[in-house]
Amino acid sequence: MNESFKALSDPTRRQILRLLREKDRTAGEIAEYFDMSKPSISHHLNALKQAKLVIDERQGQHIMYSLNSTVVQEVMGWFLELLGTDEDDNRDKGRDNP
Amino acid sequence: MNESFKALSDPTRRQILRLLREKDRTAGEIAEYFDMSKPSISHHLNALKQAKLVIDERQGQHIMYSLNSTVVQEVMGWFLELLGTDEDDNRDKGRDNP
DNA sequence: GATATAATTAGATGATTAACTAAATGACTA
DNA sequence: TAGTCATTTAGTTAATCATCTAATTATATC
Repeated sequence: MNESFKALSDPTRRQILRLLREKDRTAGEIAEYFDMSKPSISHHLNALKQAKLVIDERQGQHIMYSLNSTVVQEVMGWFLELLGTDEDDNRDKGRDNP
Repeated sequence: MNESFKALSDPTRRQILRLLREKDRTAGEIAEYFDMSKPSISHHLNALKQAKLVIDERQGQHIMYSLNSTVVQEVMGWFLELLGTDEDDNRDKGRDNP
């Protein structure tokens, strides 16, 4: 979970996620959208992959990246909790402060 | 928005948000929950404040911190967009899977 | 005013990170 | 198998970041 948030903290990586939301793309296609070297994009893709926010699959010469909606949903679950939109509301019943 | 994600990328800061979700707390109260110097906590609180994720208000000698749900919701909006749970769905007519 | 408490700001340091170039790997095609 | 395209890995560098201690600001009380 920490890795997910770390991955999301970079604007380039968030832009990559938005690109992948439209459709699956290869590393090369993704790199075209940025004014940055391909190795740098590869590094960002790896960060997203470590965080399980994207899935990669080799297709012959290319490597296809796609969004992993499951994990995105998990991260969103954290936010929902933060807003009290969850079962979470009965957790501070017996709670007293230190 | 970038600042919000940066702020969320640190586990200490996310923990602080969870503490504030329960109730408003002073900087000192928050610091008690962590094995970390008060200046460090102050630094984290400032990051959250810059990101507008929390609001601070002086109450006499203390400074009270509280969660800014509005901005948390904005960030969540970003996620919803990413999952296509939004009005966003008429933007990519030619998509192939549901 | 003097002093105590709450919290922040300043300045320093070690760790992490994002970016680059150059080199390596993997896979297709002649 | 040589050549080429796609992508990643290695190694480096500069910037950012989390943390600390020490000093400062702000408020309350005596």
